[in-house]
Amino acid sequence: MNEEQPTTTNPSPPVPEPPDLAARPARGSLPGNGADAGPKSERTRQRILDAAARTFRDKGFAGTTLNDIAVAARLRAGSIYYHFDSKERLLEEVLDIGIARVSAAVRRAIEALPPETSPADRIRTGIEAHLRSLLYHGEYTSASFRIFGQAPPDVRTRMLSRRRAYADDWQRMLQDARAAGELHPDRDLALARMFLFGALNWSVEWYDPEKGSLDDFVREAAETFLHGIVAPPNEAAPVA
Amino acid sequence: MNEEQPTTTNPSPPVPEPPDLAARPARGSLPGNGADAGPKSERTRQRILDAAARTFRDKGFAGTTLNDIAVAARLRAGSIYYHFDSKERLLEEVLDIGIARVSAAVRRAIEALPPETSPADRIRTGIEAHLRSLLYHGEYTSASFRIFGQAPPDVRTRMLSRRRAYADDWQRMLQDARAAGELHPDRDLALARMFLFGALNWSVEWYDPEKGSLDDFVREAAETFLHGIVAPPNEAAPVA
DNA sequence: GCGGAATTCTAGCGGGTGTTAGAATTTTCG
DNA sequence: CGAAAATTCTAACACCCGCTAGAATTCCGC
Repeated sequence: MNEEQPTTTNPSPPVPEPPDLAARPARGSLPGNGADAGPKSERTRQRILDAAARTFRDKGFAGTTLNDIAVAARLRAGSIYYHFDSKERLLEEVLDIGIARVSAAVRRAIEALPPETSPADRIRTGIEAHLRSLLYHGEYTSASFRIFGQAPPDVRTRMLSRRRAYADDWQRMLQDARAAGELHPDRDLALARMFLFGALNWSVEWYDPEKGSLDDFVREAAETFLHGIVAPPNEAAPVA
Repeated sequence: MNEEQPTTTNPSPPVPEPPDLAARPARGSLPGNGADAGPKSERTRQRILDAAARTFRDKGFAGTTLNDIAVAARLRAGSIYYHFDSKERLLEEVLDIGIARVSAAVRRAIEALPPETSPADRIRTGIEAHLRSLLYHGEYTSASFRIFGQAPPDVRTRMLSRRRAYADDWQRMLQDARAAGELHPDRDLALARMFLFGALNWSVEWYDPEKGSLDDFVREAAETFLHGIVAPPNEAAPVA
């Protein structure tokens, strides 16, 4: 009945256009200078992306105007279309860069550990790396996690595989730790992972770098997730 | 210059109009029936609020059109203005109802406990109540937590006191538990509270009631937060 | 059923949206 | 320098936004 037809913003899509994001070969075939893929106006592209990430994060997707982005990137709104096909595609690329960076940061941090590191310590390191990449100069990362829920459905579904891959990395870490007997056998690890994501990503909404060092913060986060808040039963009770 | 003047939606506010939300005495003075405050078209008001909560939650604030809400509430967009002063005020009321409900649910659940209940068990009960009110028919509650970050600045600041009051309730519970020696003395309770909120509220984005009972879910959430995921050192290791 | 109040609708205003075509400008390089 | 390509801007389009005035309708006690 009143089924909330999604008010499709697309009255007549003239071309199906396979959404191929990874391949972005060039705009006009660049001249023969070769090697580093046209440093020409690639910097403008970056400026637009940076501005988009910041503005999307601050005002949300629907709340952001192409003119907002243009002003922040120091050009006119129409010029954005020379570098990006649409506002949606711009969002898509920002989101993509965001998860890619967090994912890479975590992977890098864990691979840098000595091989004999225990699975629980790997988790601790992963938590700290995730938080760092979110909170320290994390325009793309924080944007990616803050506005993912506001993305149009097709963008969201296209983005889901990347996010799932990152989630799987974590799932594997957790399972490894359990297999090593380091985790409580009763915990539901899929649930625990979602709780962890929620707790960590929410920090972009409230974390204040002036209220304490980032190092202390990420350490405390990992500790809280791993051991909870309840006092261990075998230590001496601090009061009474 | 390009200072990003916030595009004030108010080009010329004709009346200062103190934003007094709690007092909403009536539209036209209702006839002499007195007691229950005009059940007349109060139901229409409710229908609009319900529609707004759902739509705001699903599409965000800027992403929601007054027409979206009107369609969901089965009337025309202009008619909304008979019941609400503006889109912002509509949002404000939805957010307000949301926190009020969660807050009331948690308070009620804890007051129903036997007085000898330990502080840690109070926390457990609070977590479960918070989650329940969020996930079970929680159009307002989930909307409130999902789109608070998208609210215009003045709405946000006006809403902050209520949210702070709720946060203080939790802070008190946590401090009581620590004073009773039930919490780990090293944990930063303010941080822990934020992590808790993040973990719980994020569940509205992914929780699927078909994948397991709500009872199990809320129990597991409380357990994870209280004790973490790491196996307790003094229990027998399950493997090896 | 009448009359006046309560509620809803219609039609539109002013403005801002994403997007595009084409002109104007800048860059690049022989 | 000069021409061709790359990049940006201008101006507009079609549309939708929040919001309002006033007409049309519904409600409800008499």
